[in-house]
Amino acid sequence: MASQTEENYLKSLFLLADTNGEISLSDLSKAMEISIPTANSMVNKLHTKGLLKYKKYKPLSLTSKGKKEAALIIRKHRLTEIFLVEVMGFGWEQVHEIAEQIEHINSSVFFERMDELLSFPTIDPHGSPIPDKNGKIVWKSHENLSNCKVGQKVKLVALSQSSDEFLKFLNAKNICLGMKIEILSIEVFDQSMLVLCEGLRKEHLSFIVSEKLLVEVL
Amino acid sequence: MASQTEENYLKSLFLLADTNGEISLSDLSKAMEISIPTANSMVNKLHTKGLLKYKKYKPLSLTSKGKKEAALIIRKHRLTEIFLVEVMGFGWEQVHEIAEQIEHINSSVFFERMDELLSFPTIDPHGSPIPDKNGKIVWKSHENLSNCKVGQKVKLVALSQSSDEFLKFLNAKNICLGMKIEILSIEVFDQSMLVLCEGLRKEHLSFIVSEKLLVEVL
DNA sequence: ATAATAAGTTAGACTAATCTAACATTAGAT
DNA sequence: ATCTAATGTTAGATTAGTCTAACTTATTAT
Repeated sequence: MASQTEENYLKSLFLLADTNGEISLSDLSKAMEISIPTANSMVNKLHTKGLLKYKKYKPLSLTSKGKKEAALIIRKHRLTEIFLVEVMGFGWEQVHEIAEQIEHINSSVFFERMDELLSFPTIDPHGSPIPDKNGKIVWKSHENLSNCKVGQKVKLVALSQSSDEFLKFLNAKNICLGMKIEILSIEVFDQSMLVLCEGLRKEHLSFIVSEKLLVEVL
Repeated sequence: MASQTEENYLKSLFLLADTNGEISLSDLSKAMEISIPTANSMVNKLHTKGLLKYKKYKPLSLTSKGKKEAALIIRKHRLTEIFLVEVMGFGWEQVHEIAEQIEHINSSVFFERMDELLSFPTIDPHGSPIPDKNGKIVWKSHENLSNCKVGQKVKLVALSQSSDEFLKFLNAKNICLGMKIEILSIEVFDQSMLVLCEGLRKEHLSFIVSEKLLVEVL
């Protein structure tokens, strides 16, 4: 059984690989907020355990065993997040920190019961996919709102970033997943958008915001 | 903030003191399943932190600060147990192991939300009292069923022991907290009892069992 | 092409939590 | 009262996870 620390490294490696494919040691050390030598020694350990492909001075990548372990931790994290929102009534900006701890709970019945109570959800409160019991993830490729054209009607389905500040910003603007949005106009100068939310409210969204909103074109 | 390990020692010390008043090092090491020298070094640490009263070769006792910290961990444990039973649908024999891990989650909102969802419970699924937010416990002194007399009608309110095996035994006999019991007869030879459960079923209870059942005389 | 910079590795030290072996103190039995 | 057995303490080693400092390899810019 991997220690809590090892689990955090695996998760980090998985999420880094997700965007980059290959992972550098310095990226890992930044993501984990630890020194490079510490990351290096953990890399050696994970390699010895057969969880990580590694050659000296070469970029890192998880083995399929490593990927599976990582995905199962992420599964626990995301299941927890949705449980916290749906069952316990937390806001989507409150759940990350708690899930960061509960993901390390060692109890299959606990997470199976959660899964069942939530009717086997496939996405978390931020629109990220929940890996299945075998660690398989179904990746849906979503469109960035920032790539959409004037006149398009879209549905907000996920976020490409879920920092506390961003979630609070969306809360303040009453923007949530599932919401239908129509693009009224796009400012050429800064690519900011004027959008119509759910056919009622008009909102201005800067490029910084629209590029973090993932949508499904209707 | 106390480490998870320290929290486990505090909890153990609290529960040992509960029965004995003063605690010996060897009791602590048995309860924690660690060597005596390891217990000794942790005792020194907790003493340095002002959580434990300690003089060389003398018995141990928690300071009021130590008692409060311990009670708050036990609060998290027992709240979790009742949450697991009431909200998640686990059996009372399944919850200890999970609560043993969740009690270390560091998040006041999480446990406050639990408390609220459960309408501020005061006893856990095994009848043990839940310390309040300040670490105060209201101790109700219950009667042992084994001390009751023939003809008495009592209500089962708590267990003095909650091992897995005992809980499964009670499940098999359909005995649960809140149940009303009438004592029909007591065998002089082995003090086993014949009781009437909820006015319907007759059950034989050995002394081993009846001394672990805590009741309120009606 | 090579020097400078970035990235990665090795060595050595530290802390927390654990152990065993050796030693010290206390308490109980006669 | 004192010796033995039980209990507690100290010393020293180990493992996991962390660090800094010193060194090595790879990459990039001119």
